[in-house]
Amino acid sequence: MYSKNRTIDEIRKFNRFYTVNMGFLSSNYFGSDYSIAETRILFEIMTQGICIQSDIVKLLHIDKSYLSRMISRLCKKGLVEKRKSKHDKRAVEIMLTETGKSESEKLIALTNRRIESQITELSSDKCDKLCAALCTVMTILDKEKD
Amino acid sequence: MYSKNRTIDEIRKFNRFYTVNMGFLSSNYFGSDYSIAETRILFEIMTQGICIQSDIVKLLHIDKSYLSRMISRLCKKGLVEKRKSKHDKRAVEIMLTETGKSESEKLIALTNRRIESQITELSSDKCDKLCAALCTVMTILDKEKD
DNA sequence: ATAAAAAGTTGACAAAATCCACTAAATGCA
DNA sequence: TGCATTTAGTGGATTTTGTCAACTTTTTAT
Repeated sequence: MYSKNRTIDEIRKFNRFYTVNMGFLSSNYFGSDYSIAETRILFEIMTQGICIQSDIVKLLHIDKSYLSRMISRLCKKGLVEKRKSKHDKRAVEIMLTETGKSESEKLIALTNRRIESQITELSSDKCDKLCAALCTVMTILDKEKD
Repeated sequence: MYSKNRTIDEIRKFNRFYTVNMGFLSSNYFGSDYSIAETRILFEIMTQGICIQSDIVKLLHIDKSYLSRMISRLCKKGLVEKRKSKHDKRAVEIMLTETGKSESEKLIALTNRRIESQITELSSDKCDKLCAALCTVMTILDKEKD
């Protein structure tokens, strides 16, 4: 089918463009003290509020042992707190500490500045078009919609 | 400025969506024997034909020593061939071997199937909209345009 | 002519990620 | 109710990935 193949090519082209453009290939998340994965984990915990590790595993599709270690590390750094779940004694509830919250905020601010520097010269018209396009992509590709 | 901040938020949201959706976070490029980086390198050499390492470094923004080792590895696997450049005696020309070409083709076919499985249920109308949106994003964000 | 820059290689590491086996608790089901 | 299966998490061992700096050789620029 023609449009399918064209779409696949377009997605591959986009992936190539986007991984380089956003710097996902060289993965030191630009100067910040946190890796992409750490950043994502912090962000997810922040938006979830209180959650358990397997929530994050499902959300981010990462290895559970990897996450376990990551969480321990974030605990040691004082950004995350663990406690036994009452409902499920296997599970460990995790949440951000106050330090964790403020660090996450800083981290977000940092990425914001980085992104801002990539779009400084865009007119507000182009910004609107970009937002609309990104939104379209997400809506069309989102699996968990219905 | 309002539209800038909204745009930044939208890009961040998109990044979160896209890294998970495309599986860039758990980086074993889905069953294939090659990592994302290797895949990208093979693809670039294929599209460049004959090139030198620093071309790839510039294209993908990766560390030159990392690439150097990567290339050596791909040579050992028989996918890439090196030879001294005539014009520039510092440089090493690199190109795909026949095996390298066919492996790259297979690799592309594999990613294509993976992507296809993500868009099977899309109508051709949605495909068109998706392509247009991706294209818009690239056009607006592309730095090396002018 | 000579200093600076560019291409690539190598060593030494550090960080990231995976695989596997294991414990303990919860769930399914017959 | 009892037993098998699944789920949540941990820790060991290892591999893969990526970084940094030092060094050689060649080219470029002034």
